[in-house]
Amino acid sequence: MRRDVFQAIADPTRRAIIGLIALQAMTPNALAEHFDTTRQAVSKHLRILTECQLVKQEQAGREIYYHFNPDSMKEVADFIEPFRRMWESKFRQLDNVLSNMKKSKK
Amino acid sequence: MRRDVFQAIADPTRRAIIGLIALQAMTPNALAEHFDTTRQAVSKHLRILTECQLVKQEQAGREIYYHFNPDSMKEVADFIEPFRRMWESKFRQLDNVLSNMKKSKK
DNA sequence: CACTTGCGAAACCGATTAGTTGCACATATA
DNA sequence: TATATGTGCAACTAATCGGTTTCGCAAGTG
Repeated sequence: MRRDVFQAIADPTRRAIIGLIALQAMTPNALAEHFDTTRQAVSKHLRILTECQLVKQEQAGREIYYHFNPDSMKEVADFIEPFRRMWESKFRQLDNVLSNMKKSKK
Repeated sequence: MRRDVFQAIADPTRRAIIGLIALQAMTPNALAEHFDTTRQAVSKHLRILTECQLVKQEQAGREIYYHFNPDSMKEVADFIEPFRRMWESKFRQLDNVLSNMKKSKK
């Protein structure tokens, strides 16, 4: 199933999972200890993260290590990029000047 | 009401609205023409975007112009930033080397 | 072999979501 | 003033979400 990355990172628990896994690959059980939920709930989050390829599995016996895969995060970065310069202060100030000019023209 | 930015940008229609508004401030009616939904549906999206301050209103008579406010987008940028270098190829290659070293050690 | 451990899948549940229709209200306009 | 226009809000609905409990199964372990 194809899943939207933006929807995947909308959930705070999933963002926390990403934060943990990015540091070190972990099993579902190890992950679940960091949250106040069942292992099955974490497993469902991991499935969603896997579906949009933010995470990949590495089987090791009966354990499954989940690795973070940053590639899919590019999509989010690409979305934000056009807005980046807008919040950098020097440009913001220019924006304000233009905005005020437009208002006084009305 | 306080609203999560990540949840706000999870919806593709809202991302499209942001894309349009970022180019030029628009009224709900003008926005609705770009989508296959009712004006009221767009209005609800605008309310959610306003609640997390991704958008601000400018009253002009009976019309309301919605402006894009990039500041809240910083939160998303901050979340992504730690992962940025991970997908830049030179670092990826180093990661792969380390990953293979770890595997052969097992 | 019996037993434990690690995991995903299925079924269920309350809450939330994105959409609709219908309405009320303020602002322009004839 | 009567009418048209631009808007937000409320009520409703089908679908989805995030969680739980229960189960089945494969992989280790005594």
